[in-house]
Amino acid sequence: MDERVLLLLGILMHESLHGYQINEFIERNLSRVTDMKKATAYSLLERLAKNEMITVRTEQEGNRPPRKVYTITKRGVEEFHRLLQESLSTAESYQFRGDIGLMFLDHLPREQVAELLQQRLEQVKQRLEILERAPKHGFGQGVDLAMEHHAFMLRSEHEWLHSIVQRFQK
Amino acid sequence: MDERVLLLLGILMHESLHGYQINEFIERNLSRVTDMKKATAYSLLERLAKNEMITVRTEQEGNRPPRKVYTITKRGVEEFHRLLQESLSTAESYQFRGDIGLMFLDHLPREQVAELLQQRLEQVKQRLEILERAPKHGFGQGVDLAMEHHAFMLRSEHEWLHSIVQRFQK
DNA sequence: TTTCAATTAGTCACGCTCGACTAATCTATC
DNA sequence: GATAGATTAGTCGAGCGTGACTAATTGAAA
Repeated sequence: MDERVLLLLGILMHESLHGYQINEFIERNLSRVTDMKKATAYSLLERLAKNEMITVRTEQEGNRPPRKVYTITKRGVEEFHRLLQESLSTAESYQFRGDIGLMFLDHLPREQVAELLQQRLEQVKQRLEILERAPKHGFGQGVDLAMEHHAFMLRSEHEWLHSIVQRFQK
Repeated sequence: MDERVLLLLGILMHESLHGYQINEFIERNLSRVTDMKKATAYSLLERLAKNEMITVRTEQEGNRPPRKVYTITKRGVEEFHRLLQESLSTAESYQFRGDIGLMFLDHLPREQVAELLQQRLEQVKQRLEILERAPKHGFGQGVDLAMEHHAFMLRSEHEWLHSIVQRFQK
């Protein structure tokens, strides 16, 4: 949850936004990096406001329904820096998708394992292709680096799956 | 949450156990693979019982407080197989620890980024050393494979962090 | 000009998760 | 035989996360 707060504060470091914009940005650009949903973002924003990490100003444009514009405060900036340093420096609790399934593969015949993992391999390959074709965001060095990391890890996953599928095929 | 259910059913595929044993097993042996807490396991077991995936028998030994022994049912075995196949075959929503932090590293001076990532690198290295020294569990091929995967991915993370630290140091 | 879909901007109830707590027994030490 | 600490076996309240829902406006077609 700390990472989610870091994300929200990080977005607001750049500029003040209303809730809808924040969520749109996340959905459109950051689906690789987080799966936080709209309702979650709104409730975190509410909590951040209560803790005075951000301020809320209600704004109305024309006849549209009123929107809440969020702006990061001094305390918020401090918290952002704290969370950022924590995030960069700690390697707590690495867990990898699918390890639980792997643990139990003895319950399935070898060929089926090979087939299922092959399916997974295919999906990873597709994601990689999309990633490598995608243009740089241009949001800054950090965002590019995060994408690089993502791609690097996906490539590792691909390599591993490939070797395991081989092993189980014959 | 599906993976947590898979884990519980998978454990019960091997033998009937009471809640405490299940939790002890998870804490002692599976901390690398899941961070599910005791209370969560108990509540999932309750739900599984309600859905007739498992049966509960209350047992009393001597004067000790009564315990609930959980046994997987036919429906539970079917569900286990369904979840297992799903887990092995899908690559939905890969996300990697720390990517959110990386996105915002432009807010910090280069040397500090290098220093923070160096700390993370050190922790990854330690985990790897522990992992590589650890004896095989002997719970079967699947468990070993899951550990192999975990180590493989950690090694990739190590490699990546190393290259990035280099890049940011000079 | 009605009408249908898309966009904008959220809210709410419900289920999941877990830290903190309870309460009994056993084991060891004094 | 008293007390302290570890082990056994859970339960509970509160907070987090989200799918489903609401409700207004705008745009475009018919």
